[in-house]
Amino acid sequence: MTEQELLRELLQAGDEQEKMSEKKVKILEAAIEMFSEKGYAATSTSEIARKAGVAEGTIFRHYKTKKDLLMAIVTPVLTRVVAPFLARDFAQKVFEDDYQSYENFIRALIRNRFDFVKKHLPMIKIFLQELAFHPEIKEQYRHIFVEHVYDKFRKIVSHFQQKGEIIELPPETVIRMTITTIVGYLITRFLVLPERDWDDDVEIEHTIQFLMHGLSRRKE
Amino acid sequence: MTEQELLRELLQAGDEQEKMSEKKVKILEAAIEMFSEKGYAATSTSEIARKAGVAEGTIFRHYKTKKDLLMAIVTPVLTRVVAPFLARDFAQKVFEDDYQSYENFIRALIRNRFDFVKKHLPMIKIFLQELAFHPEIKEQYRHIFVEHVYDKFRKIVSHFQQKGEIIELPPETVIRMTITTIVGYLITRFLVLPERDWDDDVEIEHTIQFLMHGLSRRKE
Amino acid sequence: MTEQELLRELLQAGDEQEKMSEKKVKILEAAIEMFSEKGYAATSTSEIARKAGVAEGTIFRHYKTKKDLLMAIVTPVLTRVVAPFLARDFAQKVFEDDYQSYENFIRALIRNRFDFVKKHLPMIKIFLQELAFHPEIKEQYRHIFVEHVYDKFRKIVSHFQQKGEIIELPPETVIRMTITTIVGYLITRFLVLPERDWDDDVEIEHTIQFLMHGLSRRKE
Amino acid sequence: MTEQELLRELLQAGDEQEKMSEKKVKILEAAIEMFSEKGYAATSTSEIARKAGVAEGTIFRHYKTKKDLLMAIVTPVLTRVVAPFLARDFAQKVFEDDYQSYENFIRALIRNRFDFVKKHLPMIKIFLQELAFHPEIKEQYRHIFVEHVYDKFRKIVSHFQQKGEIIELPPETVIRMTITTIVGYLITRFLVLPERDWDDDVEIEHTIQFLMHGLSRRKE
DNA sequence: CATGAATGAGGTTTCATTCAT
DNA sequence: TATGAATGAAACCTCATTCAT
Repeated sequence: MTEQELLRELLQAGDEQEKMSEKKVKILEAAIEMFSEKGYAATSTSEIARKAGVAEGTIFRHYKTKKDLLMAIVTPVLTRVVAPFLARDFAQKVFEDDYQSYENFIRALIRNRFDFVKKHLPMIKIFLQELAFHPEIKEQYRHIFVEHVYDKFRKIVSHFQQKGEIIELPPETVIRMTITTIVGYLITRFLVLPERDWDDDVEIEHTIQFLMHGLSRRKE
Repeated sequence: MTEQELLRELLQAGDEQEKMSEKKVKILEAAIEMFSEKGYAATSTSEIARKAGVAEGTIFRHYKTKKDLLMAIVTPVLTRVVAPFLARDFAQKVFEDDYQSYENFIRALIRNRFDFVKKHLPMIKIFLQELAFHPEIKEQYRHIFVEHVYDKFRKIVSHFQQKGEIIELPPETVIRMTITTIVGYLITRFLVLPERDWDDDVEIEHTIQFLMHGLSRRKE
Repeated sequence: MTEQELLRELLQAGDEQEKMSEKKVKILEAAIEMFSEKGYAATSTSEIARKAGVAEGTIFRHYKTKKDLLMAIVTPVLTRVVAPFLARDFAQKVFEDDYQSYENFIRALIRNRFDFVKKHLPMIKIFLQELAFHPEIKEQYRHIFVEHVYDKFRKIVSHFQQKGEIIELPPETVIRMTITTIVGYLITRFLVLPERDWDDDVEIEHTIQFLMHGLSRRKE
Repeated sequence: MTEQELLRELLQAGDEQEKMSEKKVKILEAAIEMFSEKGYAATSTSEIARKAGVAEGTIFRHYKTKKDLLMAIVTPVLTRVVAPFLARDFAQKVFEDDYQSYENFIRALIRNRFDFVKKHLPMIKIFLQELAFHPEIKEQYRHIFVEHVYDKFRKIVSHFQQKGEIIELPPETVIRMTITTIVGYLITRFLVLPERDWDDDVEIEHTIQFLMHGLSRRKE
């Protein structure tokens, strides 16, 4: 499947964990859990140590500062959030008609991001929270977004605008609506009302229909 | 204007400030600024005192604990975020055809919420951040939403579904898409890319068109 | 007495303590005692707090950092060590024949410094120890010495060289021998062998004789 | 030369290094550099390990504790500082007229100690600093001084007093003045103003002249 | 012998809160 | 009501030392 290929083409980050010592992994897991539950600033290193089952000093052998520990969590998320766009031949595939329509492209994208959020929810929560308070994270993210995502996304939108499939609004507006709709769904699904009984296939399909109708070229 | 009437019918919160002593207001202002910049947990009471120009102890004369100070900021937001729906005769007006269409209703809503966010951005940032970490806030909000917003909103949606204006999806899905689209716009506008040069009238209109096309009843 | 006038013309530093709160004085006293006994780096702030009878946090209300506490001790010493030379009319007096000879000048100096060291030994120990490790202290001291002491001292030496009382060596060599002899005596007296039974009047007189013979113009 | 013979007759300490493993030497060198720069208490063993290029644990294979490492540096200095006096036949030589005068004896002594300080300055700095804080070091030193130096020195002084070369002050006063003058010169030369452009031969000769005049028998 | 991960006691500093003034 | 000195618990972090490899 194309979506799976996208994921495979992700970045490093995966193998890191394999090289990590057991304690380091425990620390990371504990930190992710605590940070996502109580927030970075409200979580103490002693709490993390306790939950990880290590001495407090051990944390600082692996991460020079508490902030470093945060960054070790957040930096991979930084890229993985926009991972599909980082694949080298990503845009190319779109243009080569791998997904004959914007709808199919969106479908692939939403399914892929759904799986990602489902799998990495705590890390993503931390990322979203701390984005607001750490200018370096924001800056790194902005850099990745502008450099690797926005351009490709704009070309894809233009492509389907030229094919007459979607409306001739400014690409950034189309991008905003697309992202907003997808992210809005995922946040509602996983953060706002996670306990509700969701029929994800149906809901995703409705979301795609909503988005596509919203963006389809108006017929006179 | 209807929208203004809505606002007037808001809750307390407004007059509170008039009864407040000058120092109390200063403290509140300082706390809002600091909490929204650095986050609740990362802001110290001594910082707030310094910024407010009062002694450290004075904060605790007015607010028993730091948490109380947070709640004093967040609680009004809680209701004001969904304020339009709290007006007693709100739904009634909709049904009495004050806004002949879902589109007009949405237009009034988005304009109203736009002004609100613009005016109270820092408080809203605090609210969104801390919602994640304080179950009481979440619970209060859920309560207000379920009690006062969801029901009315569902009735409004049903109303326009019966009038044939909007698509026959489950009302909660329609609500989600509506809210998601509006909130997505406001967040992009005020939090993600506030520094961009926005033509708000145009952008709002595009957003409404997107939403209405996305939700319009499909014609065979 | 001239020596007493010198002392009176000292700098500020004296009245500071009067304005200090009781706790601040206690902290300073405790810190001086501990630093001089165990050294700055080997003394913990918790030890100081215990000895001062205050909470550890109280130290940091009065001194932002442990280093600040050190500087609060060392900075006054910095000037007081060379205090006699800081009197505005000090050199003038020497030239106006207040002390008819280099010998009398030295006698006044050594007596004055003797009293000073006796009174402030712990602070002086701290000063001497930490001078070696804190470039800022060294730099401040060098500044004071070059600016206020060396020049005056050189003029005094030249004065008595011209009067034929002391030998025509380079002034800096004469200064070195004078200081070395005085400081060597004081260090032996108060640091190396403080417990010995000293007849200070006799020892001072011997030291002066030694110095004066060592520096007297050689007769052919 | 007699002075060289003295040195040869020193104690152990010299050959130690030959038996030492390469790593042990590196550790010692690193420790000497760091201790003399930042002080014993302010230097961490991990810093030493880094500078020595060994693992943290390796230090503790060679020295049971950090204190042991300090003692390994300081103990040799302890004896070497007063080394000339430790030669078995040292005093004997003086009396047998190897140095026809106190002046020549002092000249040999000051030259010898000059070379020693020049060569081992960092170790000597450490010794001087830590002397103040470690009673065992002070006690050991006092023991060596009283046992091996003071007695010999006193006899030498008496010898030249009887020969009429130097003044009839209490020997301990003469010793103090001699040591003070020599040490005062060396400290000024190597610690206080090391960066100045010294003409050591001239300065040493002036120092000797100063000392000899200061101590010479007064002529009526 | 050498390593370096792990420890836990203890270091400096911050913080929310109290209370005498 | 307002102050700000005082508190002591707890924050982050460092350190000397140990021990399995």
